[in-house]
Amino acid sequence: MGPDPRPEVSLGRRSPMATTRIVVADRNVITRVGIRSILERNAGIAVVAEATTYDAVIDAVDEHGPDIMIIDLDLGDDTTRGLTICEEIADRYPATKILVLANTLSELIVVEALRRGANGYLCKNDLKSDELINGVKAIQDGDTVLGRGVGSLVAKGLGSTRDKAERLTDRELDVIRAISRGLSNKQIAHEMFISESTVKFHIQNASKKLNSHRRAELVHRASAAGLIN
Amino acid sequence: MGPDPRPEVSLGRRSPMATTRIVVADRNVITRVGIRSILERNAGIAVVAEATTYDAVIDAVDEHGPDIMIIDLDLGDDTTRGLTICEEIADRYPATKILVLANTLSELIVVEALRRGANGYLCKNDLKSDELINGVKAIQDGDTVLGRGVGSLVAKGLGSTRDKAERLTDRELDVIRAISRGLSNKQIAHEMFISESTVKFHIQNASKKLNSHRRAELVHRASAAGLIN
DNA sequence: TTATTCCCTACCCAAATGGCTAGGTTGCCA
DNA sequence: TGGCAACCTAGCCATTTGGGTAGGGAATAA
Repeated sequence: MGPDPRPEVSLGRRSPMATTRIVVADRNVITRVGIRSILERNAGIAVVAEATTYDAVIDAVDEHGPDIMIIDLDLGDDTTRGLTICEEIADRYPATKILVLANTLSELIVVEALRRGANGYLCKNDLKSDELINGVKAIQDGDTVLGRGVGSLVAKGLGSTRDKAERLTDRELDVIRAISRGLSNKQIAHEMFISESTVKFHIQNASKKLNSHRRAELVHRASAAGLIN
Repeated sequence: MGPDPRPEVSLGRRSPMATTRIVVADRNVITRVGIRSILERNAGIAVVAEATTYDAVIDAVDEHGPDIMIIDLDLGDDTTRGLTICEEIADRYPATKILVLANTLSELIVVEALRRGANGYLCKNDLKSDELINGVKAIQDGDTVLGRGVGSLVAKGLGSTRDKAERLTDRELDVIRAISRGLSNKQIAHEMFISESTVKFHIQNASKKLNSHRRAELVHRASAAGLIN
């Protein structure tokens, strides 16, 4: 993994050498082709690899050491895996910028992604072509890019003294997923080999974190946040 | 416009007149560009218009009278609107085939879409380029196309004597949405100006339709089916 | 007309939930 | 060593819920 010696080029006017090399990770072909088409209409941007799985992203970045990785965090059934990938890439390849391209706008995911090294967060919905292109350019220039709606969401999240968007623990997620399947606390306790009290304990904690007072609301918020399949 | 004297060329086996004209409706640019790119790699297929809103679809079909309309039912906050559009197009333009390209696989939506005149239902996730192309060709040839997983889902739905996937009524949806916000039956009753009994009545009915036994599960299923925002 | 669908209401009772206090054990990091 | 986070458990009690039964009315389609 040789960190290829990149020449000092001025980014104002792009010389042919200044090609921004991009890896696109999305499980959806249509989206991958779409991103590629939009970006490559632009001289100076090249999509050098596509990935559809969590493992493939790592491989692709290992192989190409791109300038930017564009990733949809939801590459499998475990969204949190996408977050750890951000962390890993940001850690091992500081030169590779990360642009998260999400389907849904979730405060939880946004702040987590940024905290773990993402340089931008755009929402596919309502995204315009030039917003994508400009976003890529801005990130390449070292900016942090937050799409429409995302910025205010983060500001709101950061503004509140108490950080509501704490992350849920594994057990809490397990319990929420069980609830979403319609199980009662007793059933969940049995299934997870813990007492009913513990189930209630996890629910209470998760509820505080997601600011809900009813399990149905809890499920809905977790679902909207993309935390459960 | 002079009728440009096109020489008789043989493009594979397709004559130039056999171009399949397509309207693509999706709120997401990336997806629209992706679909266009994939399809237009193929001689004989042309995307003649794109639409991003429910109204724009109608206009586009009115204007172009395409062979196929490819549509993501979720073009706004009201998914059911997408279904009525299928109905309207199928009714007014019987020659225009409808291919639904959905994000999520929902039994409810699938059967409704087919019932209202859709000729195909593909799921963006896991869809391969050639599946899209072949699907378009098959539909053009008059076939009905159901993507992987979709077919068995429909078969299952049709196989069961009692049609579980009944559609929810407006009130039922209202109640479910309220539940997802964490309201109690009493609060919902107050908000909707009905009695608590009625709230429970709607919940019971919706639960039977969606085959749930707990309101949390109800919310999750409705959410997964794309019935609530 | 009759049937159907949607909407509304009431009553019952067992079970589940929410909200709380008050502990315990690990294991990890400073 | 102490603090902290995640995990586990117990008990209490008011409220909510699920799941029935048993009716109404209105509008619409057959």
